[in-house]
Amino acid sequence: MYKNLDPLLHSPLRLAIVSHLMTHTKASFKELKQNTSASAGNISVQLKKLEEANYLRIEKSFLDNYPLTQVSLTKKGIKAFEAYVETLKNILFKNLLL
Amino acid sequence: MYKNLDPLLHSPLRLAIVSHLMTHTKASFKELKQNTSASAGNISVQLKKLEEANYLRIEKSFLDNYPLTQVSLTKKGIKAFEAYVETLKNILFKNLLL
DNA sequence: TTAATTTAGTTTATAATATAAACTACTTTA
DNA sequence: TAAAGTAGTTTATATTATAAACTAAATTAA
Repeated sequence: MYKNLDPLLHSPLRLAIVSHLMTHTKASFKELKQNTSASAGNISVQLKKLEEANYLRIEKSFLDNYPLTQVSLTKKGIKAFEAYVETLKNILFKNLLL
Repeated sequence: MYKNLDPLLHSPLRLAIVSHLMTHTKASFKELKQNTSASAGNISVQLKKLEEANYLRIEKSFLDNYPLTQVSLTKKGIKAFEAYVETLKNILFKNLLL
């Protein structure tokens, strides 16, 4: 059902971020910026939302004097992503054989 | 790229409607209401948006004295759906083998 | 026969959202 | 020491998704 599409994941940028994290266990802010081509502001906001929902954790440190923000999915985030994909497939391909 | 996700299709209800129409060439308002479990108001609004974009056509008639609204995808709508699914797969499964 | 209910929608109001622009803070280079 | 670059955060805005309220006609029940 379309209402089961987790709104936290059903946002283009958040979906791109979480998808990336599914295969890149720990990614830096910079890496996400390069991978998604989104603006830093947008990424910052979306990371915060995902963190508030406990879909990911954010670790802040320094590398070569510069701030380094690293991000990784929590178990909750991984489960949410998997459920999202299942729901999506049900909507898209309910009857359609792909 | 996440920005390629056609916003007209990247709405839960509109996606459900268009997906349904991919396999049910011509569907009535009632059928869409039953299939999606969405409110009539919401469906009405989303159909109008999809029609304005020429993703579908709306035919109004009467059946057994009651208004009958029938809906079907245009070629443009079909192409848009197919492109949407491709973009989505790129985002979700870029590296992931499903 | 008229009042209540049902069918089939449309219009309107609102709260949430996605996004970019503007900003902060610090570092490096010229 | 001024300008430019790095790595972000905060704020403002325009869009949107949705449900609630409404319209209009048909059917059923009293």
